[in-house]
Amino acid sequence: MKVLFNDGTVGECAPEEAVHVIRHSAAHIMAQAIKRLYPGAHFGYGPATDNGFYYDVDLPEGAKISEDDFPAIEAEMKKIVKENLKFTTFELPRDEAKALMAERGELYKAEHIDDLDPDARITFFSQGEYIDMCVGPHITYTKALKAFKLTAVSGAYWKNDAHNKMLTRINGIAFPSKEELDAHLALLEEAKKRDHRKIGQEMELFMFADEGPGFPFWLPNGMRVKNALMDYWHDMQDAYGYDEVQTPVILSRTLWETSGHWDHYKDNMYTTLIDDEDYAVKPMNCPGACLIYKSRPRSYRDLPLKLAEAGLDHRHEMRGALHGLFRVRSFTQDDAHLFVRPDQITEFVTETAQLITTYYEQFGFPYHVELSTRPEDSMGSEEDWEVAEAGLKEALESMGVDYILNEGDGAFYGPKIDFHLNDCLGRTWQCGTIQLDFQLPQNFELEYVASDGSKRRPIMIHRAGFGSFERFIGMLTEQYAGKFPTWLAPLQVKVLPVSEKARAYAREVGAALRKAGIRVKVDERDEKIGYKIREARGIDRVPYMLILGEKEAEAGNISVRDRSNETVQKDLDAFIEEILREISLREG
RNA sequence: GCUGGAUUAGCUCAGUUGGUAGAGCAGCGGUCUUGUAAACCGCAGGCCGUCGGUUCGAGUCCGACAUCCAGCUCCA
Repeated sequence: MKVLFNDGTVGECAPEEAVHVIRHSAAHIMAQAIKRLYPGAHFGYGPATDNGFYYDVDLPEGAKISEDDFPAIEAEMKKIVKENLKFTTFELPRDEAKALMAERGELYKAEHIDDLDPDARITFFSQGEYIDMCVGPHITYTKALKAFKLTAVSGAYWKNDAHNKMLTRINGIAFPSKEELDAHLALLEEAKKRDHRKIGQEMELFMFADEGPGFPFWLPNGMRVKNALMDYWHDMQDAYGYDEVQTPVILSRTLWETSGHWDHYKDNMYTTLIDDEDYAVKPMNCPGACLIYKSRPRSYRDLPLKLAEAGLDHRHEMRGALHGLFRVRSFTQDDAHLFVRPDQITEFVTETAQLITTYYEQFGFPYHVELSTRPEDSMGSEEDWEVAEAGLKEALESMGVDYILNEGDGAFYGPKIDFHLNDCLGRTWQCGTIQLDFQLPQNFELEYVASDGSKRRPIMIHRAGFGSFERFIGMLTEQYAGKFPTWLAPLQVKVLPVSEKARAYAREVGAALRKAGIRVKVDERDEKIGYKIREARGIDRVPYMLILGEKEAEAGNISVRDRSNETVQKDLDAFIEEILREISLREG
């Protein structure tokens, strides 16, 4: 495809780049259409995104755009495409560029010029009457925009800063062809079926009530999944040599003052009075772990001390941020705190990162990693930070893990590695985290006796792999579309008698499975076998159905139908042995 | 918290210009005794999210609040 670069030349670009150019140009054409329909509108940023584009618009006083207005905007965009306007480009010196934008009322664009590199060329693209400050490249004629659709309207702060004015963000999708657009829409529809909130309701995994927004209720089926995951977690903590602890959910104000949370995190903490003293429900488990560390003298020989805790935390998240199981106000972190000597940082960050990536491999999650380094306003010595950052980097590099470097984005108390997973619609959620902490050991005056008898300060490594059981089970639900591997499935086998005549035999088989420790249910209803299968497949999403009729009862065997919908005759004992092996190996 | 939208039966949704609510599935009761993705008949089920306002009259119009959805901000 031919594209127009900002030096005025026209050239070919690679197909994968072309899609991006089309999407970015769609943003310009949408802005032009909006400007025609709402002459007082002005614009913020309008980039291409993964599947489309958006533009942030400052609408004239009193005007608003809702989804009802999309048809009119799309129609105007189509008109612009039909007009087949030519894209042109020009460059202006900084002052003139600013003057041009100011003159056109584009104050956000003018402001943006101040943020640009002083040596940067300021270039513009225009099609018809519309002019936009932009580095391009763009399509050469508006007719190259063949398939697009506006999808959503929302608010977004100028420069993503909550102190700034909120603009109206209009999102669209765009593809090189109508077929690709339709395919994408179909894919989206499919993806929505995996949504853990929908599946969670269908499978009765969890629920929410108006009486407790953001506080999940685990229903019997969800509890089964949670317990199975918890068993896996316990096994992994044992395998990695952690000691498991549990710290209290409510602790006194003095503790949170020592940790610094009372001053810095108070808006997110639930507080209560006990005997007229202030207490807080823990939003994190670290201060409790510090008290355990401090409960007796520690030697350098004791380190690392690795304390794991399935810690029940409560945080007053803003209600607009709540999102199914992904963002709740009450959750159980798969937390751990490692108290280490400075010379142990690399070794145990590596071990921790290995543990976390083992989880993701177990479930087949793609993930990406971010490393955040020292921010401007931080505590701890230059030397500590260097050692800590080097330790994190070394750990990632020794494992061959690719990562995004977020310079200056670490916590004030230490650098961190975050692991992010994608949900069914491609939104990313932080699950795993490894954070080094200089602050809490200092605040709590943690010490160990070194080999020379001197008192030294340990470094604390906070880590979580699932992030929280809630978030992770949400992820697992979407990953498997509810079809959990047998070891995690709330219901592992459903026994379906073909008719009343096979009921006794079905009960017998069900009892044998239950005795073997398998999660089983016998569907004794007077329904046709097709009906029972439909429900077992579509709602229960059960790994194995045993279809038992008079044939099986007479032969003393079973018909097993698995998720591939193949049915085979088996001996019950052989099946029990197979499924128990599958469960114990945690396959799938 | 912010911007926009939604809220009708357990679930998924209809409900015309304002005239006191409907369907399918699920549930319950019957009939059928069932062989691999929905048998048939009947019954019951609603403070139309909550509160207030406009109106002779509100599921419908207006306002506040609550919850949910998309996004922003923030975060596991």
